[in-house]
Order: sequence, then C-alpha cells, then structure tokens
Amino acid sequence: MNLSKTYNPEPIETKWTLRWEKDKTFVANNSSLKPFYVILIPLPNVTGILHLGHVLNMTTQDMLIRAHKMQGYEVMWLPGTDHAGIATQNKVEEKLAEEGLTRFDIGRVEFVKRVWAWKDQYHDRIIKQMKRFGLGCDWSRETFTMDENYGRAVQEVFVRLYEKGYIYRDEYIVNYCPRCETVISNEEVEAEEKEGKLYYISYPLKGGGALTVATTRPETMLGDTAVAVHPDDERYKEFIGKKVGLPLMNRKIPVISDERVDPKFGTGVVKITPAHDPDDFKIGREHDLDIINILDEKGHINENGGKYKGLERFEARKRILEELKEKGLFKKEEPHQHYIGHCSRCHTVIEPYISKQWFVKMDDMAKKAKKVVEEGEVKFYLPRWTKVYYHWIDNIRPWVISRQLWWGHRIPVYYCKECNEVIVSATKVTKCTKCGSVNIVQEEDVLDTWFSSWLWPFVPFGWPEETKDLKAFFPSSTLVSGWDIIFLWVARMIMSSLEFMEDIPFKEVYLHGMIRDEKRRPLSKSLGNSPDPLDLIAKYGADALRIGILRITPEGKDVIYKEESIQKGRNFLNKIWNASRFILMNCKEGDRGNIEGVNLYKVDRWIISKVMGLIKETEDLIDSFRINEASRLLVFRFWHEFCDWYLEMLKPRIYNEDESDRKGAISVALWAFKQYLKLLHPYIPFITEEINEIMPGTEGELIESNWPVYEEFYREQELEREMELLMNFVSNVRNIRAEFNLPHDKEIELVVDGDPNFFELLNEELSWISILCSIKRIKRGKRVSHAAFFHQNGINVYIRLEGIIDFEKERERLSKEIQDIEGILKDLIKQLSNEQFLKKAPEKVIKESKEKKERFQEKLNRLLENLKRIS
RNA sequence: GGGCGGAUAGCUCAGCCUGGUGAGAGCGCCUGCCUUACAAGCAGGAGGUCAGAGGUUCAAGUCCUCUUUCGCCCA
Repeated sequence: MNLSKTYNPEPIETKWTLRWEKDKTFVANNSSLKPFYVILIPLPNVTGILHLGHVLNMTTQDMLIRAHKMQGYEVMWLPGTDHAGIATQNKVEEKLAEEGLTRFDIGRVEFVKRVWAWKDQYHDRIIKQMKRFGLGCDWSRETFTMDENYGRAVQEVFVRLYEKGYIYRDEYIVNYCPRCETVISNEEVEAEEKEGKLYYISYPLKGGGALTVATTRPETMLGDTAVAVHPDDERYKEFIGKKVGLPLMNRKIPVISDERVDPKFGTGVVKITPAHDPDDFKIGREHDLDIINILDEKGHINENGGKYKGLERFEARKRILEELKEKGLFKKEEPHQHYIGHCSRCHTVIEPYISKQWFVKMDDMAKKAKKVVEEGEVKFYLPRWTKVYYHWIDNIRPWVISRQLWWGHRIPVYYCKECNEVIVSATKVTKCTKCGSVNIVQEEDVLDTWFSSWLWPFVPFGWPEETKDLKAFFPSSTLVSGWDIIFLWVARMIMSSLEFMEDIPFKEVYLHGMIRDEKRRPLSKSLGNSPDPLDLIAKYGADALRIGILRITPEGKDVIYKEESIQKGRNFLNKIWNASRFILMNCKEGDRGNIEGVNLYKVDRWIISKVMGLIKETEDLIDSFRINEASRLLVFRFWHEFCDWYLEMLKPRIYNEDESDRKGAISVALWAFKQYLKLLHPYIPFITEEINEIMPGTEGELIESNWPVYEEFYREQELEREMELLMNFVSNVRNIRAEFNLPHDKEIELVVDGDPNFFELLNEELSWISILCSIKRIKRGKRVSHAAFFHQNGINVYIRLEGIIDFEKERERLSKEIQDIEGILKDLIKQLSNEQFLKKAPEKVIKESKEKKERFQEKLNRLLENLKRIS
C-alpha cells in the first residue's frame, strides 16, 4: 500500500461522514435492550453560524457519545435548532430595511412567511456545518423548536400552567429593549459598570426654598410622582408630607419617607419615578403613588412628557438639562460609577418600563428544582456550580414570557371584544366561551424562545403522548453546556421536567468554559477575533480542530484559544498517520495483530502492560469529565511511549532476517496500535476509522467495535520499572553523546562495572538498546581512562572517547551533577537526623528516605572518584 | 455590597481534593541531526525563593488565616 507522507484529511473526512449517515450509525433503537446513554444538544440558533464555542460544546458531546457507544450503550444524541425569536426577527428586519421596508409595511402574515424562508435557508447551512464536525447525532430525530408538534406542546404547557395558576398577566415594571422593541427577562439583561454622571436638580418647595435631588437619569423626572427621604434623616424630617413643585412639568408632588432611601446617596433626597425604575415602582405601589409612563415603545418621550414628546430618550436628557440650567434649577453634576443593564442581544441600554405582560410564577418549581440538586439526583461538574445554581434559585423572580415579536409561538390567549373575557386554550378559539361573540382577537405577543427550549428534554420525544421514544430517552444521561446559560436553560429544564414529567431531565450536567482569545476577550464577530470553524477545518481538518480544542480545554475554566493549538492537533494526526505507514510497510500477508500465542519479548510485555494501564486511566478520566486530561494523556502516551520508544525498540527485530521475529514484533505493534486507535476514536473519529480500515486484520468499523478491555493478566508493574531503568540508561548515554557532539552514526563502546544483574539485563536487551543509542558493545571491566562517566542504579558506565574526550568539559559536567546531588543529600541527611521525623513519620516514608540517601551517597562517591581521576 | 474562581518556567497551564517522587507538560528558547514512518519530525539542553506574610505539621506548591492582585457572576 502506498500512503502519502503527510496526512490529507479532506477526502477521508468526507468519506466517513457519508458512510455514517448512509449506515444510520447513530440512529438509535428505542426498543434496544442495551442501557441507554442519551445527550440533548444545547440548541444552536437556527439562523446563527457555528463558532468555536459550539465546536467545544459539540465535540465534547460527540466524544462522550462515541465512547459510550463503544462501551456498549444504546446511544442517542438529539440534535436540533432553536427559532431564536429576537435574533432571527432582527435579521429579517434588517434585510427588509435594505428594501426600505418595515415589518409593519408587509404585515404579520407576510413577515412570518419571510422568516420561515430565511429559516429554511440558514437551517441547511448550520446542519451542514454540524455534520462537517463529524457529530454522531441521531439526525432522524432532529427537531426544530417551531415544528408543528413542538408548537402544540408549548401551547399545552402554557394552558396547564395557566390553569394551575402559575401563569398570569400583570402590569409590572420589566426590562424593555427599545431597539428590539420587546420586553426581555432578567436573565437576558447584562449589567455593565459604566462611568455616568450624577445630576443635582433643585425641586422648589411651596413656601420658598427647595429640595435638591440627585439622579443619574434626569429625563425620567417627567414621570416623577414624588420625592423621597429616609424617615430618620434629620435634615429632611420637617419636609415629609409637604409638597414640591416638579420642575418643567408644572405639577405638585409629595415628599414621602421610605426606609429604602439611602441618606448617603447624593443629597439624601431622591426622585420617585414609579414607571421607570424598579425600586421606585415598589415604593410607588406601597405609597399609592401615581404611575406615569413617559416613554413609548421605541424609547421616545410620549404625550405624558408634554413638550418633549417625540424626543429620543437620550436627546430628551440633553434638552432637559439645558432647560434646567436656563431656569437655574440645575445645581451641579459629578462623575458617578454605576451599573447599567444592556440587552444581551443588541447591547442597547435597557429601559425599565411598565407594561402589561405574561409571567410565570417560579417559586414552587424552583423549590423542587433545588431539592433534586441538593439530594444529588442531578449532579454538576464541577460541583462548585451548584452554589451558583442555588443562588439563582433562592432569588428566583417571576419569569416574563411574553415578547412583543411576530416570530415565535403565539400566546394561546384570546380576548373577547364584547365581554372582555380572557380565554386560554390550546386550540384555536373563534367564539367567546362566555358571551358567544365571534368578535375575538388572539393575543398579539409571542412567547420567549426559552419558553419552548426549556421543554427540550421531553417534547422532541412526542410529549404529551406517551411514546416509545419518551419512555426510552427520558430522562437523558449527561448535559454538556456552557455556564452562560445555566439559568436561562439548564435550571429551567430541570423545572419543566419535574413539572411535566415528574422526573429529572438529566443526571449529570457538565459545564465547560467559554472560549476566549489570547487577550482573554470573548470571541465575537464585532471584535473580529472569532475564526470560522469551517476555515480551520479546510486548513487543518475536522479531527485536528476537535482534538486541538478539546486538549486546551481546562476543567471548568475559560479556554484561551490560539490557532497553534489546532496546528498541534494536525501535527498529531500526521504522527498517527506516519506510525500507521511504518507498521503497514512492515506487515506481510497474514499479519493480524493478535498477541495470543506470540513469543513476547520484554519490550512487548512492557508496551502491552502500558496499554492496559492507559485503558484504565482513560476510562477514569472520561468518567470524571476530565476530558482534556484524557485527550492529553492519549496524545502523550501514543506519541512519546508508543512511537518514540516502542516502535524504535522494534526496529532491530523488524530489520532482522528472522521472519518469526518480524512477525512477533509487528503483531504486538499492530495490536497496541489498534488499542490506541479505539481509545482515540472518540476524539478524532475520521483518521482513526480510516487507518483502522486499512490495517490488516480489521473486521468492521471502530465505532461499531468494542471498547478495549483492561486485563489484569497483562499488567506487569515490576517489568515496567525494569524497562524504565533501561530507558534511563539509554537517555544517559544519549545525553553524553550530545554533550560530546558524537554524530549518530559513530558507534561507541561502553565499559561497565558494578551490579552484575544490571549488566546482565543490559546485555539481554542489548539488541534494541544498542540501536537506540548507537553502541557497538558493552564490556564488563574496570575503569577506562579516556572516557566519559555516569553512574546509574549501582553500575558505573565508562564511554570510551579515545581522542575526542574533552576533559575540561567532562570535569564541568561531573561537577555540576555532584553539586545537584550534594544538595539533595544535604536535605536527606537533615531529615534523617531529625528525631521528630524518625519518631513520627510513617515507617514507609523513613525507609524510602534511607534508601534514597544510600543511593545518592553511592552515586556521589562514584562521581567524586571519577572527577578526582581526571583532574 | 454579596458570592465564586485564579496567581506555579518567557507564554498557556497540570499538580492542591487525599501533605512525603530530585516540582511537570505543551509552546517558545539554545545545541546537534534531512538516522530508509514522520523536519507537521528525531535526540539533547537551559529555564521555577510555586504572589506575599503568618500558622498547623516530623514534613507545605498542596491544609488553615490574613494581605496583595487579576477575572467572573449576582445585586
């Protein structure tokens, strides 16, 4: 077989993508007798583009799915996309704007039609991307949150929660984005510390004098209905109950007292604007103040703002300040740090806004959702996330679920225009259930997108029907998600599942970090630091991207991304590729990779033992979600144990004339190589599958094969230690070769005295040792004069350097080592002469210290001896 | 203001849970090699008062307290 010197991923990755799809490799059988392992994908936005965060999230899941499939589970990974109300509507509106149109120009029906067309186009793109990553999703069960069935389930949920009294309509202060023109939930608001200003404004008192209030948002004064002071604030006690004039508005408003006023803020007098501040809203309700809304849905001043009507909110601020200055009511301004809410979608400053919205009462559901985590039914990795979760649960607030959008699940509520009856129904209502009128209108608003995606654990399987899928795949096993949506999505799924399925949605939640650039900024389109995964795949291949990302992902922390990480991944693939070339080149007809019945050499038993250890270590790491460590371990061991050592150790037997030697060696190499391929397959599925196919003795695909089995019988720890000695010996020789610049083809002669057992061992294994450090032979003998020296585990080794020994250099080398060892010895002697240590430390530790001391003492003596000799 | 996490080699991090190995890895750097699997490679090397202080202990990078400092979440 003729394989190219470098690995070319493109054709191979295409081939396997098609093969897995055609063979329905990842289509789950809901009546399987195997245990189920189910993952629900965190829904990407259907019109979004996948970025590196998705690569991390999705390849982590794919890795788990593939590993579990090989380990004997019936796996099911549910893929799907989210209709992403605001984001998608924004995009289509932007496109309309290019034509000079708004959604109101074309009407709701036409607009929604256009969004569907847009969705179809982008849906194909995102699914293609996901398939390009090599994801083992069950595409036959792919679900979109606006599928017809999904829509019915969402309405069903709404009706049930309404009937239970959990859903209600209320006029309340909410977070409003004037750019998106919709209310958003608390969780969709991002607070940012900003440098603002505190303005001091004079509110004249009736009989002369004035109170000065401090505010960061002077424009809201148009809606002020009181000023407030702390009840114990001596400065203002006398004014409580009096009235002040509201500047610019020609209105008298009362001075009230409230515990919540901070006397240290500004002057201690604050203005109360119940319609435009959450705290003021609460105070307003308690004091029965008027609530005057001064903004329209675009964030412009409305008719309640008198002559400022029509002004944009920040423009209004400017004009109001100017006018206050003209009237002498503006006292001063000072810089002020404060937190301002921004829309997580478009980053516009959020307006606290009073309006009539639909809410879900969360308290009861939250309590249950807390309990299942407390009792360990749902486990977070890392566990510290449970604290974050509890904090949110304990401070749960009602969830505002209505959105002033056209794209989404329309709220299943109908209003009778005749008798004002409110009818909530999962089926279309055409006639008033109370007065029989047909003058009925459906609620205009749609539901928050999360109100559909929180149902993801069961709705895609057919809920509310009791389907076979639902029975098989609910609850799922592991949820893999970024921590940024722990409240928006993870917590709410726990609530919805407990509410509607009376069970947890998943047993484990693995939260990974966010990907950031080298300056630790989040990857974003506007910063231009977010590479397109498809470009990276084109350059390095999907496997390289996958393992590149997984390897740099620390446990539960943010990931610092550099392109060089992907390059490293690619280099590793090339290494595997070439290892396979090497093995294939030396295979002959009939080689199978079977180690039973093979005459095993020490090096063979060593690599077999090492592989057995690796199987166990890998399993443990995967089970505890230390996915990065598992990938690093696999890469390291394959590269620096199998390739750097074992394959090199084999060469003498392979290049030997003896066919049975070659056959034995290649059998073990093949066997070991296939174990690595299996262990690596979940990380780099394409290349491992391809190589597996071209290797002799292969039956079937890796993904359909069984996970490697750990067999205690092959584990030989004593032998591993012995091999380590020999490998150290090789390293010591290589070190000296490098120090004295010996070319690799210059064979050297070693003279050894000391421990006869070690000497014998060296000679037994000399065939490969001699190749690895280019030595002609090892003789037993006394010290040699023109030689470099090292001491290791009871043997003195002299490397004949007739004519090339540089005594100056050798003295330097020996002196340096002597110094190191003297340092270590000093510490050991100190420890061993400490009575407390001898009295209190465990026997084992004392014994080890003593042995160590002797070993180093011996080594020191030998080194000193040699130094003296050449001085 | 409340909470969480981090500070270990020039850079990115592992080791800490469960104290005892001569403190590790990758990248970068230096030296030598196109050795017939691989220069996307091989061999060798330099580089660290483990942020600071105190404490516990026979023994601290590891456990406790405080300080400094960076980041994040919530209000």
